[in-house]
Amino acid sequence: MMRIGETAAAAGLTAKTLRFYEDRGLLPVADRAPNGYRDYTRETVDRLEFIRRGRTAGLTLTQIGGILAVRDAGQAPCIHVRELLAKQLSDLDAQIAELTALRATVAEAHDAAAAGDPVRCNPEQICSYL
Amino acid sequence: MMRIGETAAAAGLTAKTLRFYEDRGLLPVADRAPNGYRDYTRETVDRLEFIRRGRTAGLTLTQIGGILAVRDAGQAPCIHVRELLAKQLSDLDAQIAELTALRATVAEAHDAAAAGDPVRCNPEQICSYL
DNA sequence: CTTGACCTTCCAGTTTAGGGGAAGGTGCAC
DNA sequence: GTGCACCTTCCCCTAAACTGGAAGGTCAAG
Repeated sequence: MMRIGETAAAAGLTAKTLRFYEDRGLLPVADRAPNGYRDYTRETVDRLEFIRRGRTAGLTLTQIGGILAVRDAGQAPCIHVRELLAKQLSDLDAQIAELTALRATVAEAHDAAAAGDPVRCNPEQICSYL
Repeated sequence: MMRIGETAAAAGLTAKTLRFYEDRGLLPVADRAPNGYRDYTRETVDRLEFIRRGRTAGLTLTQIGGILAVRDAGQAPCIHVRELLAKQLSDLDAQIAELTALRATVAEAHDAAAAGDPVRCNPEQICSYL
């Protein structure tokens, strides 16, 4: 009842993306209209919106696919979702910590460069600020 | 006087990486020994260490290549380095801000899931926590 | 004379989430 | 009958920084 472009637009995606998701197993293989066009329902839009929320939370398509597989197997995936969110939280904390440490390193180098002793700009070496 | 493996080891890299850097223009095309082996000097190790410091600061190979090109043209690249470091700082701040915002979103979803009203684990829907 | 550790080149693949575009079918309006 | 928007499959491309592996050359030791 819904063609691919309409469905994609309803979920804020492109037709290309829907075919890609089908390919990756995030969407079940679509039914076809007599003319060969993929045929979707409202449920697909819900599913796409779920995928989009997952992406917004920084989950990978593989992780989202895992959630959907649990749900497609007939189980409530909430426990699984909770675990994924917990892992995502700790991953984010680790990433933030890493970037913060990197920022401190870079800030130190930058401060040295900004305090710029021109003598240190020595053609004999590459750059003493780095 | 130094073969590729030795040079790579001295800089904490692999021979593959040195060939790759040569290919990308970060290392000048190497001299060759009579048998066709690449031949490096101490200077190469210094250059590789400079590249490594740049990577440690989160600079891309392209940015580092830019610094080296300035220096190879006979100029002191310190001003250029200072600019790159400033840009890197603001990029890092933006990234950290983005990840921090994402963390807040995920934490919210996770808290809702942890406070877990089991009724919300409804087979009719995908998962109300996401 | 062969083993083994080096070295050479070149080609291909890794990861993520799609995008670009060709060649061709469908279906409605003018 | 033709223009137009839409759909189909197919294959290649992107960024980043390498890594793996195949096929073959070099050289010192045993």
